[in-house]
Amino acid sequence: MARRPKPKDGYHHGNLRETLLRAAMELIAERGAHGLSLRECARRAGVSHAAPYRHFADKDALLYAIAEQGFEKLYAAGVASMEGFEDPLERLDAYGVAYVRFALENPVLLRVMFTLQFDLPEGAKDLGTPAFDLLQQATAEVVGPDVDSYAAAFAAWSLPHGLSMLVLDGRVPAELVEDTEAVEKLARSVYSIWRGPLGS
Amino acid sequence: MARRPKPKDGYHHGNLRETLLRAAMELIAERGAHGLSLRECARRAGVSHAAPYRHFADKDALLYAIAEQGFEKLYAAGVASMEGFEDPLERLDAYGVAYVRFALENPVLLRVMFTLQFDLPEGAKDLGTPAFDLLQQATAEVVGPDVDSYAAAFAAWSLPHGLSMLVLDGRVPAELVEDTEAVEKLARSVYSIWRGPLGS
DNA sequence: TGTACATCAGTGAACGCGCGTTCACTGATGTAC
DNA sequence: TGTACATCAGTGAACGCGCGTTCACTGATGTAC
Repeated sequence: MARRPKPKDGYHHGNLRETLLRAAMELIAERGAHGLSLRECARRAGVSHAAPYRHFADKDALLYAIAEQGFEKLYAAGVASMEGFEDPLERLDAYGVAYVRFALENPVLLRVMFTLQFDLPEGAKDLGTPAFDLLQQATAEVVGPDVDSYAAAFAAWSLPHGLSMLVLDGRVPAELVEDTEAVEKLARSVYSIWRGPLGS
Repeated sequence: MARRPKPKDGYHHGNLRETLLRAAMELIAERGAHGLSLRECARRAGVSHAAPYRHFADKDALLYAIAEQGFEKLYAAGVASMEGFEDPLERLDAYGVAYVRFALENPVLLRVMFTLQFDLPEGAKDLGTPAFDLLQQATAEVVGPDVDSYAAAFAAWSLPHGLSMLVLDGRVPAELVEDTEAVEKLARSVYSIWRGPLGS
């Protein structure tokens, strides 16, 4: 079978941009956020160290591109998580559980999206807006029109975000987080504790 | 008035260790966690770049010392915050509000304590234990003996930790966080939303 | 189909830089007698 | 009080390193005729 190069494979390398993004995420996963270097990305992509500059203006531009992917994926995960639920409370909790699962499955994305500070390319808008709007809307349907949904959204955001960060930073015992199932269970239990004994 | 050097001022520099720690925190505050370098710390302390090695085995040892200070301060803030409250719920919320205030006032400490990953010196124990125990105890008094206080403590931790991280990462609008008073108000509102409309 | 040209992804050398860490040293401070 | 010695905080040169970025280039691919 002759290999017919796909159109996307285009020029010399074929999809170097995507390869570099993946290499960058790998690198961050291995060495932490500090460990990222364009030269090492290029090395892993099997390309000279100057090649990345054909695809990214500089290091920060690469980070921005990762964050962009991350927020898109998070938004999609949020939308998907709520599908099929009618009850506002169930929808909100489903979003929260999906958020924590997303964090476990995409630790590098979360790091780049939130923790890492880098210069935005000019004219860049806030990447997190769609996901936040989705959360705010879901929150509004729970708290009703008498509560400021903006403030309530930050409250609703804090819980899954905090749990996610604790998981990412290794503050939650490994056995509670060993796989997707375990972390979902943990997240559900956190929600039910806040809906019960802690929410009084 | 003759300056009588305090005993602590000891040798040549006088308290170089503390000076280096403060310089390191300054540096991280200015340049982010990446920006820390022992050489720059030494420069700021007005000392040769090899001098820090008289006080810290390596860079990670300096970070560990910062984290140590951070967890001690957080524990102290937690204890202080609950003083004078009898009601378990009030005590727990006071801890949470103090946690968020601590984050606003000591962003660098929180970063080093949680986000930054570095090699621990040999024989190091988990620095966060006392603060977690305090939280777990406060949580247990709220949820009672029928709920696993360990799981409940993670739930109780997630909320203030998440809000803190969102604040630190610039995800909360600046006007909600412009000073200690504002962030305390925000934290209280987050708690009351979870105790009310969100906690259903 | 064939040729001339334009485009532009990837190359490799070079720049200047700051870093962590080691080492033999110096000189101020502390201590034993 | 004075002297000899030990300690050890801070020095300055040196090591080897990887980094981000620039630049003139090359050569494969795409396109106009």
